[in-house]
Amino acid sequence: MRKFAQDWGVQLVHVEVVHYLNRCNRYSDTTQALSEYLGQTKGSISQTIGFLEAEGYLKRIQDKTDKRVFHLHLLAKGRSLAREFEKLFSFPPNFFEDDLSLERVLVHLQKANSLKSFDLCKTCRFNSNPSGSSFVCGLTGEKLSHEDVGKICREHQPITG
Amino acid sequence: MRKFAQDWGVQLVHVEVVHYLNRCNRYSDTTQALSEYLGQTKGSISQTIGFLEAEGYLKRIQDKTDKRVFHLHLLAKGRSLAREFEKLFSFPPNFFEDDLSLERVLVHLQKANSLKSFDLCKTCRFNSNPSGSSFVCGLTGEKLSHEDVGKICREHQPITG
DNA sequence: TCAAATTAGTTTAGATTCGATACTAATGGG
DNA sequence: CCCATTAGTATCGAATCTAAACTAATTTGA
Repeated sequence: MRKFAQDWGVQLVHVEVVHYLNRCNRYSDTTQALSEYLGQTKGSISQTIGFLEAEGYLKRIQDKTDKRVFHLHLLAKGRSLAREFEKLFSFPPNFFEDDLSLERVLVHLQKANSLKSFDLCKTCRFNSNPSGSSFVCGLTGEKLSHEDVGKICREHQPITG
Repeated sequence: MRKFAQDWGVQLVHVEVVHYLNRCNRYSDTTQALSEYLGQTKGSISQTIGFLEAEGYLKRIQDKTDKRVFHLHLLAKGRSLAREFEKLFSFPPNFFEDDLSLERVLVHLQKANSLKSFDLCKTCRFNSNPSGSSFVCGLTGEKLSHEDVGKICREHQPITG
């Protein structure tokens, strides 16, 4: 992955940021969420975002209702990097199932994230499917598309709790 | 992995260095080898090593025959970090076999490493087993123990080539 | 309702990493 | 012995990173 970052003329952390933004939902595409996801301070992430914006990988878009929040939107260059990265470093959906080592990793990450799981929306206990055809988030009350529930959410909590 | 590094109060690169040193052989535990493995300049690695030495993770040991070379020897603190890391992030030996995605990753890494494979000694074309009981490296002419051939070597070249 | 607490994000300073380059020292080849 | 190569360090400038102080917007709660 370091070599991949080097090919693009960026640091490893930049690749991780872009890769994350390409997979997270609209509640999770902010500086604060990235700070929690990567375990780095907000200030550090803020500067990293500044670099990525200056290099044309993404742009900041102010939230319409909460003016403190800026959503980080990938531009073509950013999506291109993410696509290349995922082509090389992604695994098939069921690749990791039924393995004890992965279990250990996940348990540790869960602890390291202070019990934040940063997992897919569709596996979250707040996600309900009342009408049978559309999803709703129990936290925000918003309706969610099929594409929405396939993304990473910072508010994720496992169903079994 | 970033969270793990944070728990130890170090950067990700330090974890990678210690993890590598815990798995490489005596031809590969040097600043130069690390520079090639991580794809960073020698100067950068030199400073990183300086930090790890000051923090008590490792010590430099001058080579007896080639006085330019300094072997990087993990101390108790370094071995402890490596052990914890491997407990969390290692997979069973056969976990990755027979998968096309991994094939793509390896091919890319091979290219990114300028065709240096940094693989296990026992899978190297220079490794021979003339007596049937002990291994010999065709490059250095040295006898190798069973433990030796299970380590990473910077001079590694695949058997089929 | 309104002051206090919380949250999102930026800025700053100091330590560290990083790349590029120049440098010292040791080795090896002709 | 000269010269090229190799291992490693030193230095500079740019960038990352943490910690802390800061602004601004939102939420809390008495």
